[in-house]
Amino acid sequence: MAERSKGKSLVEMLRDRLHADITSGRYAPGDRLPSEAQLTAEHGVSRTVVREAVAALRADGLVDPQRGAGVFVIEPKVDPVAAFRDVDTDRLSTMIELLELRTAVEVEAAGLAAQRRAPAQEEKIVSALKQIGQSGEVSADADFSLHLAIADATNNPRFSQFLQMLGAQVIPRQALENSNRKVPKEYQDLLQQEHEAIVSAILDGDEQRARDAMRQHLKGSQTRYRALLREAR
Amino acid sequence: MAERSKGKSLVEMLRDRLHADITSGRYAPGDRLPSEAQLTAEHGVSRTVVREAVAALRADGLVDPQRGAGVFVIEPKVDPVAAFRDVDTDRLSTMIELLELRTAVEVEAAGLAAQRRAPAQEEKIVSALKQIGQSGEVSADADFSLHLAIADATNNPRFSQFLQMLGAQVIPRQALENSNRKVPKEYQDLLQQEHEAIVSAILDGDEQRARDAMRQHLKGSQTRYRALLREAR
DNA sequence: AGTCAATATTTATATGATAAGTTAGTGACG
DNA sequence: CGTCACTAACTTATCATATAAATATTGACT
Repeated sequence: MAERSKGKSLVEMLRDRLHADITSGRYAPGDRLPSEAQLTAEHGVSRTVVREAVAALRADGLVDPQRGAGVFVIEPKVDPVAAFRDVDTDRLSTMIELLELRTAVEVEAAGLAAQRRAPAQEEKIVSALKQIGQSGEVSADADFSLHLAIADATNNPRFSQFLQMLGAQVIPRQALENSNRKVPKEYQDLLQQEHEAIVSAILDGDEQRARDAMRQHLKGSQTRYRALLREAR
Repeated sequence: MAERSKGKSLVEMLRDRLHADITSGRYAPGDRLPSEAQLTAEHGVSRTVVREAVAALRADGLVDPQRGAGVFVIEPKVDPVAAFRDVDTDRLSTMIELLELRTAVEVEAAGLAAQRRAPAQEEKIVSALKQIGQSGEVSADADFSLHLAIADATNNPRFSQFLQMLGAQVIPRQALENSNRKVPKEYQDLLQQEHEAIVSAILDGDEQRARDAMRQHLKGSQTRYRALLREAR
């Protein structure tokens, strides 16, 4: 077997290789994987390593070992949900795509929140807005809390679920971004003005203004990301 | 170890036990699992079995073995993505919630499609529209294909991904609904008119009209679901 | 008390052996 | 020639033992 690269164990390396071989189609669904003996010979590792790698693939639901017969590649069941689990957040283009999808949902959320908000939800929105202002710097956490509070005020739990789903992917990167580069003061003020415009429209119950304000806010974020994209080139 | 129950292998049994011990809190996050030697003694299995069970847990992201130190239970990370995997599509209220979320995304998709569509994508949209008309009855499949073609025309793959994610949940129910109850002819015509309005706006590149048409179309679906909700009460 | 080296513990990997299940071929028998 | 039973080869499952490598612990020494 090729030399052990970085910290990866032999099991991990073999697992990754087989995983790649399966997803790449070298081993198609229904196919039988080479036997343990063949795999040990082919990759130059012990059966222990082969067996643990296969055990991992099995846990992932990619293969189905059958005693006496062999290890068979499972028919991959389509799971579009999983597509959102492993997005490559290191690619700015991905981030922009997700931000665009977020825009769709959040613009609608702002509109619905303006129509349906309950007093307690108004309070949470206002409190989240204040929190952002207080901390001096616009922290990604506080920002996300405001967006989440607005999604909550739609009284449709799917909106906040969706936001949390994407947020789990997006936030880490944002946090990193914000810690690495100093955000100019004027940006912070602009962001806060945008936030206030959104909240004010929602509190007024002005659906259209809430949508517009949210759209403008997220379009601004998109612009900033695109600037990063140019810069990184 | 207790007798092998049904078809389960020893590895599976141990894996399930440890999984239960972790989720039940017997082994809390940060804790170290008993060593391989202890586990072999405690469960009466060989090291092979112990190691493969741990390998499976590791693949599941539940534990993190550290050479020389031990196997540690991982801090469970929340996974909001999973929330969309198991939605109760039997509840009409859930369906309406999802439809509302879908509205957010699809309205935006229609708008973006009007702006960005490529000729090949136009063709696919038109072909999908024709397909619906041909089949006499409005099949859920053909309907979904049209919506997917529009999402594709945004040139942002996340939109179609999202739709497929929800569609996998929503479609089965719709198909059932449509097969069980005869949809009146006038409904079918109305639906097709709505479809044509959306497509025509997209082909014209009229962003605003595309958004409005899509919103009206989905609002109609919502209304129909709400009628079902009242009826079922 | 603090440092450092010897020692013990633990996971990672390799190797050999046995059990048990599956598959394919082989040959006897009709 | 066709069919069926049996066997041989192959494959995964499990056990056992050994060595390497990384970490934790202990104890001596300053």
